[in-house]
Amino acid sequence: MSVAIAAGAVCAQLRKDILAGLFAFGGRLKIDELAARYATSHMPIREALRQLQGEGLVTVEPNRGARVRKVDIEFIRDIFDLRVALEGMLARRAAERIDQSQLARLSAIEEKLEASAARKDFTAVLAANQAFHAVINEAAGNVEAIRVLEVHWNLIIALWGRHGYGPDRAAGVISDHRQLIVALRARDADGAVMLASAHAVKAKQEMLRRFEATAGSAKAA
Amino acid sequence: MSVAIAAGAVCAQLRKDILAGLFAFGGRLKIDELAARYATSHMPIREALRQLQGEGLVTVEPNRGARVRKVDIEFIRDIFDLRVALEGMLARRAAERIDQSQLARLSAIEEKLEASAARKDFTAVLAANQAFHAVINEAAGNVEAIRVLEVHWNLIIALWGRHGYGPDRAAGVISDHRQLIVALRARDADGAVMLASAHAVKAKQEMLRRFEATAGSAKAA
DNA sequence: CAGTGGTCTAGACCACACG
DNA sequence: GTGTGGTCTAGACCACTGC
Repeated sequence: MSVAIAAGAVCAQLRKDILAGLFAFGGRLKIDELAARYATSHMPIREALRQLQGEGLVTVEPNRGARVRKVDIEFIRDIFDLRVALEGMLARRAAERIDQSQLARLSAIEEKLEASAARKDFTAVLAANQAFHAVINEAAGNVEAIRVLEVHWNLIIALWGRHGYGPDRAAGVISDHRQLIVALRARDADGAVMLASAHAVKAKQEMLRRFEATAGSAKAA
Repeated sequence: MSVAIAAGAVCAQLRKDILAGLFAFGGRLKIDELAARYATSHMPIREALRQLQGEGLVTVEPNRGARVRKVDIEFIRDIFDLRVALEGMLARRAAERIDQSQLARLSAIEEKLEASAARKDFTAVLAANQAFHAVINEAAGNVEAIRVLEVHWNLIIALWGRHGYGPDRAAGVISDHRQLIVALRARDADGAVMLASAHAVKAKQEMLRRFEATAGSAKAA
């Protein structure tokens, strides 16, 4: 046996399943159903739901049950504004603290990202993109901000997956990244802030455009 | 009877008790103990702890139990940097959207704050300060950012309570607030960002100074 | 190889929605 | 009412710690 800590495992798996689109945004999360799916009893499920509620991925109404967070256009605007603010701040700290090894990793990841883009493997591009930002966050070293941002990053990746992440978007990302690396290497904090913020603003605009285009088909199921 | 939803009540009360200093930062949270204190059984306590974990106030190690989040100088720097970034962003959105009624409430709160400061009632000043920022957040209307900020605000207030919030700090707050109101009224978004950010940076510096001064007496118990 | 304390299961209880 | 489904209690089980 020894699955060890059912609640933690359920939480991780459920988070993954929600982001993978297995449960629709705004959709009901029934305890019995989840208990059957994850082969456990009620309480570990409840714990997982509570934790995800704390993270903001799930909403729970007393005596009414849990739902996956509803995603509408205001929510998207909100989390992207949040991302713009946080990534600017993280870029500043990264510029002040980044070391050679991190710069090297950043360049390596960027090369992989560009190769994947050339291959039109946009799932790989998304993954490399996340890795790129993870290195910057690591260099910034603000654990608390990263904790906050992580939840939203995962959501944003899920949204790109649902609404399409194509060549046009990838091209913009690549030039932004290259310039950001230059700024970080030069320890140009103000430049890094501007570049990172602009990068996030572009992502926001792009996402809003796509979400509006796909509007109506908000159900994922 | 009918306490209705033990888990939710426990969560709220425990949060309050932690922030009130009833449990030391970094201190152990034993389930049996909490169950006795809040007159309930294990599971509602566990749920509350999970939710607070999601919010970042509590850390849980599998099979090792829960602790109140450790507060050290890096953590303080981190959450204040986060606050600087978020309040700047919120101030921009507030400048773009604030209405007359909100501006009026802002001025009213500020008058109360100044009166309390004159009376040297610094608990009231802290409360009014929170109300002031609450109106700005409401005007900004970024629910997600506010959700994130709220947890940290509560922590920050708790820290001011522990490390002293005195006349010198209050004086700076007052002039900052007045200028911020002017910028918001004029819909000067860039100005509001600068003022709000600088305001938060000052708070950060002040808090770091006090925390370092009180260092060593990190235990609250 | 106990003791402490965290984790899970099973099942009863109860709130709310519907016919 | 009846049914669905959320919530809680009691107690067994099990992982780690220290004698």
